[in-house]
Amino acid sequence: MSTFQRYDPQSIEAKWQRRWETEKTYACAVDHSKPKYYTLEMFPYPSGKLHMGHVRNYSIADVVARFRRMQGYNVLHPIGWDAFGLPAENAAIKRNVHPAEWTYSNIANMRSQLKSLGYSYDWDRELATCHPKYYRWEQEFFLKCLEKGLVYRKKANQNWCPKCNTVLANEQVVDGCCWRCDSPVQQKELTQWFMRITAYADELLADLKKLEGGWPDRVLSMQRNWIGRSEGAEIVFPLEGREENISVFTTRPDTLFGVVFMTLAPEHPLVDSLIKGKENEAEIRAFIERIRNMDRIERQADDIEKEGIFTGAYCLHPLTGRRIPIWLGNFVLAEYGTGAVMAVPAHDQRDFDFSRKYGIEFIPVVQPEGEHLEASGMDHAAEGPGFLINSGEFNGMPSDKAKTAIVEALAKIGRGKKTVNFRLRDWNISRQRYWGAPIPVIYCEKCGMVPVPEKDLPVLLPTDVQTRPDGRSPLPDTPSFAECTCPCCGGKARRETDTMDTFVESSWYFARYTAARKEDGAFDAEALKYWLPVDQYIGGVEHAILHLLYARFFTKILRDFGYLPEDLNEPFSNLLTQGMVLMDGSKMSKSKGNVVDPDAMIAKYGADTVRLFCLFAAPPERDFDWTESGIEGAHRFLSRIWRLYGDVRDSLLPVAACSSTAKDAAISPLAREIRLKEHATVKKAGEDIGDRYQFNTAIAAVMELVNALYLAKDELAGSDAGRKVLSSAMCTVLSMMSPITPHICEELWADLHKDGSMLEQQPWPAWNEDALQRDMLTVVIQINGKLRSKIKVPADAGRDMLEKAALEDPAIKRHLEGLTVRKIVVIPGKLINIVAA
RNA sequence: GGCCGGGUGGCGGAAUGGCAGACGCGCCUGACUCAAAAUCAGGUGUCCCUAGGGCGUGUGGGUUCAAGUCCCACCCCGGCUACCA
Repeated sequence: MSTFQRYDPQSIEAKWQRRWETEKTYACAVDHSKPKYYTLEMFPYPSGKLHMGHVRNYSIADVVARFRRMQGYNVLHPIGWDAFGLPAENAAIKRNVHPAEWTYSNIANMRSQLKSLGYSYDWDRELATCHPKYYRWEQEFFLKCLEKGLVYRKKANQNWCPKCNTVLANEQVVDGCCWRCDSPVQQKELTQWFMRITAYADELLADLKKLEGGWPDRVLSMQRNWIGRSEGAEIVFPLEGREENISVFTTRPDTLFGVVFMTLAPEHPLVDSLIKGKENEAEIRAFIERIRNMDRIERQADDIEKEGIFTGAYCLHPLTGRRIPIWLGNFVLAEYGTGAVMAVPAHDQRDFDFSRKYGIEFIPVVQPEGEHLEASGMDHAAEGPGFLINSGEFNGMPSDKAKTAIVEALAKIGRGKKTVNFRLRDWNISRQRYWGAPIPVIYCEKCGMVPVPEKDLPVLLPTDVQTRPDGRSPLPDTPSFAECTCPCCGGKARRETDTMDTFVESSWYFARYTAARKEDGAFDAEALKYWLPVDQYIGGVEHAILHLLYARFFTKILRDFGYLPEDLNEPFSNLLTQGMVLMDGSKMSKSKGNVVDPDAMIAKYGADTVRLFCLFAAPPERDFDWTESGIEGAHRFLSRIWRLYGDVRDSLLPVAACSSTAKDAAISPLAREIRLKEHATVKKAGEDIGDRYQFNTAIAAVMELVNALYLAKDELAGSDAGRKVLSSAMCTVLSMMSPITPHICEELWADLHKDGSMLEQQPWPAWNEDALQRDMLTVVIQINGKLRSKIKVPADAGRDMLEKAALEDPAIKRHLEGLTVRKIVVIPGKLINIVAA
């Protein structure tokens, strides 16, 4: 009976964490003699404490980091804090502390939580985006963008959240409501700073192709939808009796001859002059007023009734000169395309419905093959392809060809051209809040808007200000900040008091990690070239559009400015979007009271158990339910490894993993079986962790090996040859588990290998082909694809021998009675299928 | 409406065209124990129930010697986007 101590995670975990910290075990540096691997998790918002979602995210990333190190890669695995932003500011206001104080104390707390989970970060690269040494570079990028015209100021209707007292980017409006607080978003006319992300729309879309295979299809599709490219034409309709024109965007230029009216958004800039002096002007203005007053959600609802009103004005068909009445419609959006739509009721369901309602005559112009369309007989629009009719010289042309031909004809007379339209809008980065990076510009009474000279960076966010209970920014009323002198003329001037959207900080942090302490520049060229791109990025799918689109955009602009390597087009080669940790089928939240606190779980079971359960419960992409019995199961498995080790400790030799190979002296059948399982498990676990990111099946495979060792341990411990096999298998178990549960593995390894060698310096075990060979194999016999029997045959049995053995099998004979064998399919080493009738 | 993902035991989930349900949870049986817990060993899709067999991966077809897996049509669930012109 062994006297080995019992498994006490708390003491061994603290011991190893201390050692990793004092020895800086996971610090890394550029090393051209090794291949690099950059693994990164989406950095946390310092909200107070970690939740299980963080733990799952970072546990996945840590397995990747530790596994790649064992494979011989030079691994960069950094961590930092997405530290600016509204939630921290609001939380601080509520507690009546300064946002900086709140943020830094949260960071301190969460940092120690991360350390208690044993994650293998290079802590020397830790960064916080609210630190001036970080946002200084962001201000420099902003100035560069200003110089290149990639950032501009515009007065326009903006998404305004009345509760948060700030504007929101389009990406931050969800179903018409604020993504943070769910208040309905209002439209407010403001002058704001925008980043010209639309200038990169084409590249952002095209480069998604490069990410196929590395990124989940779901995320690629979400980005494609968001960018929303549609090909078509811009067509110009001259106004009757006036100099101006109305432009429309259409994807169906082939239906041009079927245009019977024009529909404008009520907000269209020409509307005012079109209706002026018309007999029912008052009625039209009332209509416009009514539509304008509907809020965004109401107006974009599915079931809203299509409504319109005739303006009394006409435009002219660009090819035929026919008079086309101009209507206003509540369904036309001012922000999309040109805010004007050419209406073709015969081939667009929306226009069809509209024309029915208002009794507008129409004509079909695209006839589907084999049909004969008449306007009078149509009960819905014919939106499919066909051949042109009622279209002058284009009659008979197939519709796809006609698209090009008609646009060409229009182009010749300057009334149309092929164009591409995007749904993507420029990114509003101004925030009317305090806790963010200041926008480095100054407004001078004489010189106008003046960029802050680079030598004056950073523009420091003042920390000696008092936040306000309503959340409004104190910056405009802080003279020491807002009042300044003009860098050009030295006269009186005011600073910009808007701050930048926090998504700007998170758009480039991955690059800063490569030389996080550099003070004379944002990046270090050599480090960038060596480390980027990120090989594996891991985070929640909720960032599929916002953060991941912005970070891709920033990579492209910083590349074009020369900050990032010119061949770096995409920041993240591979993306893993981990699922949520649920409780009783729904998301953990304080209001529902179904939150599991990581600290409590670590205290109860240890960090290794928490990590193990997060990885074993489900494949990483899928959501899973946190269950007490599940985490107990994970803990039971670690205890089982510990007990197995204790049981055989006195028989173990301090060997390397996979040290027992087929070349060893003759060993018992059981020992051979164990050795085979050991090597097969290394092969499977390596593929599951390294190629497929299926940690759950890798763990399951190790469990099988441990189960087999339990059954075999006593017999193996009884002979020298058996002890070698047992020792090798035990060490292999520790090696394979060490990326997942590093503390317990390191502890047992150290107990066995008294030479001071550390498991994390050991390579990932190498399986051996010879050890996988068997003498006898079990082959499945099917009749007509149904399993009927199994036979044991020599591994090198040939086709003829297998066929013969199969036909002689008693069970097979019985099933074949009265049947004629037609064909026998033999897959050597696996299966025999007898086709009989 | 468009695009994307997914439907497998009581539950979480395995299965790279080749034994469906690995591994874990739960449950059942046995060992140990005065007893319980812990642990160890074994069992656990379903129906007929004896060997053994029938049926089983949302539905209906197809390809194949062989389909959870590939193809076609459909149903249901989830996500993104949407009067997008």
